[in-house]
Amino acid sequence: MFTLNAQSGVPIYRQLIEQIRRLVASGQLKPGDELPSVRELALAHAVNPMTISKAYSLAEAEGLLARQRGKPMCVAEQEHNKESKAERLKRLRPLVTQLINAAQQLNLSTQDVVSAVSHEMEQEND
Amino acid sequence: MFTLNAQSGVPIYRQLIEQIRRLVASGQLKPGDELPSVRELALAHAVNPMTISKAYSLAEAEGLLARQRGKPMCVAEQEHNKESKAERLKRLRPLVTQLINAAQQLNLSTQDVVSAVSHEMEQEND
Amino acid sequence: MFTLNAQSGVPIYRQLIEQIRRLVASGQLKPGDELPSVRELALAHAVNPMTISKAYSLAEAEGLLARQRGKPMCVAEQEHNKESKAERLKRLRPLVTQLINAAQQLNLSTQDVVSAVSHEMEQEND
Amino acid sequence: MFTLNAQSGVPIYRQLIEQIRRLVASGQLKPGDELPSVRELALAHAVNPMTISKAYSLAEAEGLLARQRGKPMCVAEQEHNKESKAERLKRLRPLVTQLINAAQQLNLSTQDVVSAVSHEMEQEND
DNA sequence: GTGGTCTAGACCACC
DNA sequence: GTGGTCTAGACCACA
Repeated sequence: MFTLNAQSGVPIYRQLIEQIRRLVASGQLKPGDELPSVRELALAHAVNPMTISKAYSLAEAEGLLARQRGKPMCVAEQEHNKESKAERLKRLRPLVTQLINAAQQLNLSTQDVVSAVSHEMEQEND
Repeated sequence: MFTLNAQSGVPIYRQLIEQIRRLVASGQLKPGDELPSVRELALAHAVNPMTISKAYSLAEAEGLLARQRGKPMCVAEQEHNKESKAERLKRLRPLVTQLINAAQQLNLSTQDVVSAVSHEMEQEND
Repeated sequence: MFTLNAQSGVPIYRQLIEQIRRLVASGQLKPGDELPSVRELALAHAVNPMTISKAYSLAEAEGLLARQRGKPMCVAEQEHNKESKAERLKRLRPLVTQLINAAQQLNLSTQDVVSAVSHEMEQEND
Repeated sequence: MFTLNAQSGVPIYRQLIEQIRRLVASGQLKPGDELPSVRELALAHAVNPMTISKAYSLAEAEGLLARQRGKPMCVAEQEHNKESKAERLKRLRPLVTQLINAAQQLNLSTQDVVSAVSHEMEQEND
């Protein structure tokens, strides 16, 4: 469900929040859906539970998640949880920009990048 | 020449090293080429000179750059500086993967991503 | 554990790295052994923590030390950490050469130097 | 005559001054003796002439050397230029201490060090 | 002018 | 508690 990378330099809890935002924005996490427990997620990704807990707490402060006593956290019931395609594309842009910057520094053409992306996506969809 | 983003979570000096690696790999920086001075780069990106200096030093430790006393650092004269297209595509992969993960979490299709990428690249090339 | 000399002209962080190399080479620091914390060492030697940190980071880049999140750095589990006596004598050579150069410039005889060295070592071993 | 090492971390001009001090202390440079010209020395050691010049100037300020218009610098005529053996041994001590510290960190015995030193000195004397 | 080293002190991420 | 990153600013070595 989540992809955490300890080497990337980006704090783990931020990676987690960002991914929760995306799943909520796309409707893959709907209001009321339960998230994995802190312990479960920590174990699965070999990460300290406090790190997961911090991400959940910040996501709660942001109005993304809601705490339910004695039960796992769930997606908050709120306005415009699910976003339009345009909004979701906007969320993707920073990553696109980053990719393109790298491609230019690597002297790769649009064609190279597009084929790398589409090829990789096909694989993932298997 | 370089794109530094203080918000990205990735340390600035690491962003810089990574971009130097790419420019060397693509031959856009050739052995002997001089890099911008520490102060110049620091000023241009509103960053502390030590941060730039740290990146340069680590790039030197890595064999990427060479120090010339009293002169700006330059690209090291060394083995396979310039890399094949395959190698450069390999360097791009982590970013592609990251993009695709995000796209899937945002429930965007291959077509959405590819068109976002190619559209953005066209703009950059203007 | 370490002998740092701010007056020697050799940067402190380099002195530290060199001494770590020696202790690892001789097996006095074994893989897994923890090093003093940055703050502790900085305090003990009246040096800025960043200076120690820089040494540790470079030693890590060199594969000598390993980082453990939230815990002190430790000696890396790696290839030929411990070195043969011949290798260790090779590490000593630059210092021997330096000493001998000085001795010759001071017009001191082999006997003078040898007795100075052995006398000093006896004292240290007390 | 001089041994300069650009890698050692110790500033070149300091290395030079220290070596002049030693040669004067041992009487290998006597009052009135001329030193190599700045240009000559700079060329021989592939060093910037200003660096040599700085060393000479500081040695002059220290009363070690004297400038003679239009001629190379020479050793100053002064009190106790030449030093007793005890004094010269004292100048050697820091290097001895440094060597011994390294030897202990390398887990080498007095015997190892002494034999390395005497062996090396024999070679030099050939 | 260049880069290098160090300091003092702030804030962050993770255990 | 650990190390990591960054800043602002000083001083040094070298061309």
